[in-house]
Amino acid sequence: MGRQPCCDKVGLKKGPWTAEEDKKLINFILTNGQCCWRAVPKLAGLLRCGKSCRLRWTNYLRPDLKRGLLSPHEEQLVIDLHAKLGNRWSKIASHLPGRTDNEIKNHWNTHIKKKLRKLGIDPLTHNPLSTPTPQQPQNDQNQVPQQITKPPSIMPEENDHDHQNIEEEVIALESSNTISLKDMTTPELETIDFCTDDVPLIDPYEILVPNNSSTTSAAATTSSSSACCSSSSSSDHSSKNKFLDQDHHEWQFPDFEWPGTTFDYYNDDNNNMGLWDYDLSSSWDLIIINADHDGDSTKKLDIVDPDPLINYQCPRMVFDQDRW
DNA sequence: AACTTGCCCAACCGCGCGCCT
DNA sequence: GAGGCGCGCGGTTGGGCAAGT
Repeated sequence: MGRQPCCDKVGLKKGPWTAEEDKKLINFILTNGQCCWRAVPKLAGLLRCGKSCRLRWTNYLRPDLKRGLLSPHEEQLVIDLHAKLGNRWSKIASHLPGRTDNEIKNHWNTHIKKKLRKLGIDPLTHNPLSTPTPQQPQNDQNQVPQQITKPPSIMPEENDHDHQNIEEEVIALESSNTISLKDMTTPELETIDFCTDDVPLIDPYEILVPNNSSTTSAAATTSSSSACCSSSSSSDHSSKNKFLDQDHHEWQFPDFEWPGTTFDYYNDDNNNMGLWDYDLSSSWDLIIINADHDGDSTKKLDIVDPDPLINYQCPRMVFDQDRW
């Protein structure tokens, strides 16, 4: 249809985002839940295209993002899902809470591909590497690979039983709807071995909200009753929304409650977060429990000066980079 | 110390899809 | 049905950094 590239406009900035731009974008999202990406740069005072803003938010600024390398189990999950779905990174990402399609795609290209090749497995087809025959041409890049009986494993200790667990995990992921924060700490889920060495498990009462510790449990209660981001693994429960500051103090970021009934990471058809249908400021104030000075944990904090909000609500951004 | 190479990942680009008029 | 528009997705790029020479 011959569309003009959205960033063709003269004067639009490209390249790495600055702290100032991040701040503007976050401020805008905090105070304007209802908007469209195209309007964001204009309204937020950014010299970026809407696409760039969306990308920045979804891939980097979103508060529910997990950082760091994928755990071996996450990698295995990616491999299993790739065997089923092919290069549908967004679909794969929807099965890994806190991970973005970009992140998974990058990880696949830089790590997993090599690992599989080392193991003699074709990362495209998930079949053993062999020279292509005329009858058996190499799969097209976009072609969904044939489902093979047993997707390759990169887990050195994995046996059939382990693999079955992964399969069950995927099925569970796909069928699960919501798991409350309370559910996340059930012993059953704790037994799932899912990079627990990376992040220790926490109980709801341990959820940290910066500042006022007396209201922390109230925050946890609030979030556990309303938190709805489903998760299939113990590490997800424990590491998601948890951040370390420069002094290695842990900061916990409670889950969002997304619009509609409940937000479901694992529903393939519902994996966009419906961000713009939702007033973020109304959910973020769950975090700002420390605004409560008279025991009312549900009291809301007026959003007057967004800077302190950012400092509280986006600890990852605050501490993830020196510039914050 | 200077240079080269390779790796990683944030960001960009172009296309396809769905919705609307 | 055609065309315009916005958004999301997947592929690619390029800059920064670390390791190697």
